[in-house]
Amino acid sequence: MTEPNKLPHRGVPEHQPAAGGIAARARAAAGPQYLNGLNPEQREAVETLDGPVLVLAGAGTGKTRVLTTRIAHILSQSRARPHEILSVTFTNKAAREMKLRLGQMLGQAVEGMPWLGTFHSIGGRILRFHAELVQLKSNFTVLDVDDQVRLLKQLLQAESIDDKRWPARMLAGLIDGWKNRGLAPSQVPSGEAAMFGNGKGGKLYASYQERLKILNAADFGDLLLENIRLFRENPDVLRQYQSRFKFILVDEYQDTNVAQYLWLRLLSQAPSRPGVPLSAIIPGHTDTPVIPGHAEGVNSDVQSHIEESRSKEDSAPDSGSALSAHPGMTPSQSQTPPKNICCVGDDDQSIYGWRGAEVDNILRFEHDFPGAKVIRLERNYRSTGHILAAASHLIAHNEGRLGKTLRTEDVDGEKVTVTGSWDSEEEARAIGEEIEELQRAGENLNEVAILVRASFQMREFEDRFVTLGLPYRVIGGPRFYERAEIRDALAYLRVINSPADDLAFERIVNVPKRGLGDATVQLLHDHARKRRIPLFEAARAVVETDELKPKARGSLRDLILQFDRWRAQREVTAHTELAEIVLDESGYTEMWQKDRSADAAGRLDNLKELVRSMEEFENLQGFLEHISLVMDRDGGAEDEAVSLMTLHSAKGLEFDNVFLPGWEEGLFPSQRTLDEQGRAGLEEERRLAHVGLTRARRRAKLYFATNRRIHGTWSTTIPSRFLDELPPANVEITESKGGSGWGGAGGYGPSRFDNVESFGSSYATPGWQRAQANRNRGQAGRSGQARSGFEEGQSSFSGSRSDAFSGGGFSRNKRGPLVIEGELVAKSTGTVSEFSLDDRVFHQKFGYGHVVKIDGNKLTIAFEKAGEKKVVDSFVERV
DNA sequence: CGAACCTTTGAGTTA
DNA sequence: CAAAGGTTCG
Repeated sequence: MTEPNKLPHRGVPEHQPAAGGIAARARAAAGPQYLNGLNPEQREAVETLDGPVLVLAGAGTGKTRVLTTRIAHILSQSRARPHEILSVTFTNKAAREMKLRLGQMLGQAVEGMPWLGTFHSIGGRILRFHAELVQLKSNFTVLDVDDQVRLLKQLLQAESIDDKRWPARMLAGLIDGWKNRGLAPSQVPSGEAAMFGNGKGGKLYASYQERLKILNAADFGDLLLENIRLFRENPDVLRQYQSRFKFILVDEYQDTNVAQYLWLRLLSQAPSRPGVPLSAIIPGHTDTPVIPGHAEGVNSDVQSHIEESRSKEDSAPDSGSALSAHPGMTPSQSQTPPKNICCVGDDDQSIYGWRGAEVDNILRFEHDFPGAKVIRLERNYRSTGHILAAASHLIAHNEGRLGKTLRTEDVDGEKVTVTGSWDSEEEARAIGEEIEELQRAGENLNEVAILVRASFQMREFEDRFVTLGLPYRVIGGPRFYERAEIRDALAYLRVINSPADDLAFERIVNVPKRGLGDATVQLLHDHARKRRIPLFEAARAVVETDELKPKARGSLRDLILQFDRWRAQREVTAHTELAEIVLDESGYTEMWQKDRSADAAGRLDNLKELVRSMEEFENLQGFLEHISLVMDRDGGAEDEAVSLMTLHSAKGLEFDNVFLPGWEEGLFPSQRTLDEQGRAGLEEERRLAHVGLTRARRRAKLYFATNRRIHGTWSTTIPSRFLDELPPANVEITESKGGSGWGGAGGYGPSRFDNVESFGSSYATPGWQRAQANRNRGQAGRSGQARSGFEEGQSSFSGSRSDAFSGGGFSRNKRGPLVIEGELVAKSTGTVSEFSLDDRVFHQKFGYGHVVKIDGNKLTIAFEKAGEKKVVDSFVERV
């Protein structure tokens, strides 16, 4: 890992190498030149350096510019050095963009901003520095969803919970939700914890966390949650970061969840004096777990850990001492808490509620950070008048918002268009034609985007564009590192890097096929669990015995030998080369070469790309640490092409021409969101619509289809209520170019929009009523459930979710002995009894026999029926 | 053990 | 309709 804190010099403290260079250059190049061109509000947001600042930046008001300029300003004023600024974003894309712009502004690449990154990457980095304090090693693995689910499945099995009724994915979702809310296993409200697996939810969460420690692994949520625990349990460590970060900047603040909020809260306090209970600085946030006074009770055990970690830190020196000598620097100690935190966000663009984001965080900012300065950016520099008016009018239907009025000095431009088509196919055809028309008119295809609500909508466009020969690219989609071949390849490397990585081992043990199927893996598991050793070691032991059939035994032994060889080669071979060797010798590459399916070639390309991307890292270890956090899909965006993506992934982007298909009840707003989150869900969908519209600079075109295929069957749909909510003056209703169309204007009339003041009256819109009528046909049962969830609104847990859990009427506790069984299992794994010669034993497969030879945990047994066999001790019991 | 075939279920957005 | 899971047969 790089050493962010390393001060580059001794002598002249200020204007020198890397770190000083940026500041100096900014000063020289700038002479507040970088402030030119900012409007007064933007300028205020940049120049208000002291104290908490909330910048409410509507769409297209220059948010990123403010953030980057602010950093440049801090540096040029010598208020902090690059490594003393914590700047967090949500996506790698946003982080990259900021680095890029900062580089342009300061005239060089920003090497010295080690703490500019996503919440997860920064959290992960801090965690690696102090891993041992949270029972991890610094080379811990970040699990992907697959690994997570696989692990949970095992736990469910161990608890004898039917994974049909209680799917592992569901549990993964629950745990994720808890982590997003900053809840450790002990802090989950017991009611919630009990809802899964006949009351075992909480227990499962706890044992999941335990397993993660054993596997030396963390999931995405842990990158923050464990960070918070680290800070709470180790005030010294927290203090160290509090004094390091002189300035904190947060992008997209409206998307922060409780965990991220807590994390920011902890870091944004001025370094507390030792002995001050941390609970004093953590306000009672909704859902915030009560923090017991951890700080006072630091025991000597922990204390010594702290000493250890400190001495480690010293080798990568902390800024502390050098810093106070830095002229012109405000001594951090004299600042009153909370310190210089600047959050930028837009409550109207909060679209990640389902992921745990709390719009509340932004709405409560002034309360959380007393004395905060709130600056509104309301001048929109992006969209034309009509588009902006439509977007503003639409979002005005939301109640829970801080309220901003976006203005533009741009011309009115073209009206927003609404087009109805017969079905989704025709919709795609119509959009295709319009895009070709734009192209003929000289528009650049890079300035054309299609934004859909759900990814399954994309397919129709892809089909259409392929037949038209229209170049397009899909943005977002499955990320590079999520693809099976990449994860397989990474799993090989993970096993090489850390033999104890059971999840990785399990993933590739039979990929490509080696004749090591479920039976073998199960055997390894049994042994590993009984002996409390990693699978790989278990394999090593089992191979020495006759437990497996010769065929399986042979190929397992080969596999182990291969790994041993690769590990040895690691010392003398470049990591990229090693990767190639591994992929080749394991037969993995060959497996895809033989594969004749359409995407095999692409997968091979991806593997090449993976190896190429390894070059950027110094060694295998460094590569593996970062890969899961950093890798994006290939950026290759050279050629002119239409962009196709979901509304969610469009946030932060802009295009001259934006096509918004699928504005139908049930799809957009999504019925499921409405069912699950009621009114709050509807408002979030509306914000999504607002995001969609405000992506457009010059043309925004909306579409709805009357018929759409859902679950493979065609069903009739109703225009979205959001269409009713648009201001008629800025909207033009057009005929579908596809011809056979829908009359459109007949059922759908924008003239009705003005009776939709509040949510309640939205029920009165024609769209809603029609949707209701529509829903009754076909699926009567569902509609009832939908309604009730909808009306109950906010209370997400008592409402729809409990339905999901209790659905099917299975509240009965099955079989009492389960618990006992669990204890028994736990006990039997505890102590491993040694055998003596001549002990009479029983083996599941071979029957009765007696011990004739002992070699560590390998026994040779003369079986009465099966003859003499070598077995592992954990598979026999004394009788 | 694995390939081929059959059944069932399900399609929402993501670091 | 498609993918994922389950079952059967070689």
